[in-house]
Amino acid sequence: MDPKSEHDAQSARKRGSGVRIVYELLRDEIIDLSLPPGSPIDEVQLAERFGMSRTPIREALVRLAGEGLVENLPNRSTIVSNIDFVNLHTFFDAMTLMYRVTTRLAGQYHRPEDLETIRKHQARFAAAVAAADALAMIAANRDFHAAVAEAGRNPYFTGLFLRLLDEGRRILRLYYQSFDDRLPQEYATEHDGIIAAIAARDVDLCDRLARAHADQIVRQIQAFVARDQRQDIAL
Amino acid sequence: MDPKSEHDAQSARKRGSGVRIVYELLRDEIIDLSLPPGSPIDEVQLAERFGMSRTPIREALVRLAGEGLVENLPNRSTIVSNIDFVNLHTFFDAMTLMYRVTTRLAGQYHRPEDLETIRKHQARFAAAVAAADALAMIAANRDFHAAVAEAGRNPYFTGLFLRLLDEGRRILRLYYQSFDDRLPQEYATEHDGIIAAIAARDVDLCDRLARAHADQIVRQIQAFVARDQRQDIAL
DNA sequence: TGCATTTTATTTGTCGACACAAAAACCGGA
DNA sequence: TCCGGTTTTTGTGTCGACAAATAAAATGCA
Repeated sequence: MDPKSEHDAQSARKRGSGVRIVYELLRDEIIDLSLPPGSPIDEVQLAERFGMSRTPIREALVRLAGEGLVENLPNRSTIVSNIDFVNLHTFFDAMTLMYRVTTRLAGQYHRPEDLETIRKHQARFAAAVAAADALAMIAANRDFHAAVAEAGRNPYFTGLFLRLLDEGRRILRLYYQSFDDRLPQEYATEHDGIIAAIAARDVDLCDRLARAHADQIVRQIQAFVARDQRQDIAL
Repeated sequence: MDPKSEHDAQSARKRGSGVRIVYELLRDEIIDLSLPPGSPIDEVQLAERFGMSRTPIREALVRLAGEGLVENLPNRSTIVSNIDFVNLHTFFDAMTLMYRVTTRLAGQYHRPEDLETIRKHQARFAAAVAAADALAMIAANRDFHAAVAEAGRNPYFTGLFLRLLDEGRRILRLYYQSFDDRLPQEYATEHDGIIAAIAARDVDLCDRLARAHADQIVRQIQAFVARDQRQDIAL
């Protein structure tokens, strides 16, 4: 894409929308690793790229820092947060608990229209699996679970879970890059089971399925990390 | 205090420290209700009060908005977030779970030095209870549980828990204002039990005690809310 | 050449000013 | 008095510029 197009597209823009645009774009680029962990973020460069002053850029960066996607070195450039492989188990713990809690609450508090939304995302997910499109699958998986969490109607849990899901996307992204996009079919059928459990309002079943789903994902990532470390040693 | 003193104190100040000062002060004022929910926050007024430009003020406000302590009405002044009494149960759910999880993890992962810190905060808490100082008690209670969470060493849980504890301080503050600072002695002994369970690394006991502690607090706040609503109806 | 020190360059943190949007005040007619 | 539209006021969103701090380059000395 012409680097100037973004500039021109922004030249006539509603007051207050600039921050959101920059925030969302940086966020996406961090999550899909087009901005790799540790890479520095230059404010003036971004300002030129978007055709705006540094002020809204800085505000977007402050927001991203608040979510932990970006780290601010005082008087020095802010950098994309690193993935902490050493303390990955804390991530797994939090992820597993949030999977369980949000699914349980969805079983308790969901309304009919929630199921529609959830099923829509599951359809997108199944399509991505069928097409062997790892990236679309990762994104749809995130949206599926985000929709489940929304149906649970607890903003505190949803907030943390969304953060974890996004952080998980960065890790999964890494995972599927190095494993040549081998896609585990189990995910799709597991999702169907979760939907059925939510629809039946069977809270205990929701909990068990969510836990199994989380364990499945955690095991796969752990296998990846272990393999990756072995390769490091081999070098 | 002389309104000019803050200005003067800041007039020679290290680059980059301004945001932190404003952030922490606003945060404290929001939590202890000296800035009541719904009250507007004027940027120029704050800028004059602190003797700095609006830029660092705005950055502090963006951070506070990220933590949900403040709400940003586009093109209109940002206001202190309201306490949502209707969905208070979602807060209780999250609070209870975080009490349990962080205490469990503290039982699992704490180191000897963690216990020292925890006991120090508990001493402060006991002193506040003895002195019938509700405000000091609320603050020490928060620090006690924050220290327990730190000992659990899961930043995701700790992050959410700290947010909940601060939000809880706002609610508790309201509670003790209207109940003439009647202090439940149970809290102090409950804390001692939790410390013992952590030190013994008895995870199940940690869970049970944390749950009981959370239930205790939730019941008290619920009683307060119920009573408050009855008064509203009476009017 | 190798190291310590000074100088330059780069990038952030802060400022004051202006443009814009929404709310509040105003006003004239019924 | 009340109501619709107009003007003023208030306070945010954005900008360009400058100052401070750090890193990189250059310089001097042994």
